[in-house]
Amino acid sequence: MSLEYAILVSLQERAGSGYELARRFDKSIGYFWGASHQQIYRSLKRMVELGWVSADEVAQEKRPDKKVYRVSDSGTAELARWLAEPADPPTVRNELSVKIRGASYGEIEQVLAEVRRHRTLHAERRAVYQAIEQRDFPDRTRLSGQPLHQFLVLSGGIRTEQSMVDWCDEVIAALEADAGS
Amino acid sequence: MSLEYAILVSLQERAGSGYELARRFDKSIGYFWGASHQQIYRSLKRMVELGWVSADEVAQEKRPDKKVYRVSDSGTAELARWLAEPADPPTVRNELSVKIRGASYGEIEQVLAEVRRHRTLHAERRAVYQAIEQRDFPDRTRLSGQPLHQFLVLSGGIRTEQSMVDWCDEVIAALEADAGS
DNA sequence: AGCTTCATGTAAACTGTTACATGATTCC
DNA sequence: GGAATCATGTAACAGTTTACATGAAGCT
Repeated sequence: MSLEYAILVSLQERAGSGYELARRFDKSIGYFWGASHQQIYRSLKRMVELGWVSADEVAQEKRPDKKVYRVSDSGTAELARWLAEPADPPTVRNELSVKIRGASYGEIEQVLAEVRRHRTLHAERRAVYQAIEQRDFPDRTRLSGQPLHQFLVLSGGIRTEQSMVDWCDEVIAALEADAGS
Repeated sequence: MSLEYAILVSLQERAGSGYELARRFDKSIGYFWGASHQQIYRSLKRMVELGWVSADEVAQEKRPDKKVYRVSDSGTAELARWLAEPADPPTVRNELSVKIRGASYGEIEQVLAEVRRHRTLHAERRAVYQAIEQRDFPDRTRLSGQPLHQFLVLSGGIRTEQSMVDWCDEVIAALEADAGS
């Protein structure tokens, strides 16, 4: 159900169409909650039924019509209720770890190649987040309220990616040394 | 489908019953792949149908009968095939981040309380992993092969939890300072 | 002529969670 | 007498992924 709440937060920041929301989930919101356009359209439908959002049909020139969604009073209340509710961290599920743990039942070189590939992917994501940090929060000492919250989430993303890069480096070094001896 | 492969790795290390596997997913394997007993029984059934594992019925005294599963040749081959296959990192989905990003639409104190609770949970997990590290890998410099791979996965778990603890500390300090000003 | 962007959806397959269900033994 | 452990499953529901589906405008 969390996708609904991620959408509520995003629509609370700015009203928008399903398509626009899907774009946001490819970018800014994507670094803490990923979702495809199919999921978003389905969730919006449910949220309209629940009365959490209202949809205004907007006709556009030279573009297809779009429905602009905004959060209703009941949606605002529901978001506040959910924010106060505790939720445990999700179950750990790391496919790369399964492959490393099982490396001796396959070709270690191929697992190593996969770890190197992940190292690159995580370093790229970290670079993207750091670019956003530099662009949007140049003076991070005097942040307050909503911009502070946005910064803190971004900082978590950078920490997570950095931690993955460090771990991949440790794994690569250890497997290379083990293969060479 | 990854659960099947996590089970193959675990059964490759040692044959066992569904119940025993569920215990392992509560402990050692649990720190990189979580699964409930329901999922495990369902997967084992599928894996028998696929011919990846075979089940031997074992009668026990003063205990219910159990089925001991072991990996077949076809399962061994399938695991090796999967290990060589690339797989992208999973979609990021961090519920706590959604709550922090949306904090200004609810009671910040309650979100802060939730961050503090998560800080404790992650620190506890980290302590559990570090205890396993001290117990099972006292001399981590001379590890090789399977024990090395096990150590590297454990090290990833410690890094992840440490990174979450650090992030929670950053968030707590920032939100406290912002509330106090 | 073909690719990208805008714009919205449906449907099937797969994966994961929660609740229900049973029954014996062992420990306190 | 009651809780925990051993041992195995089914069923309903919720959520996610992948594939299919349509159609116009603008750019190269």
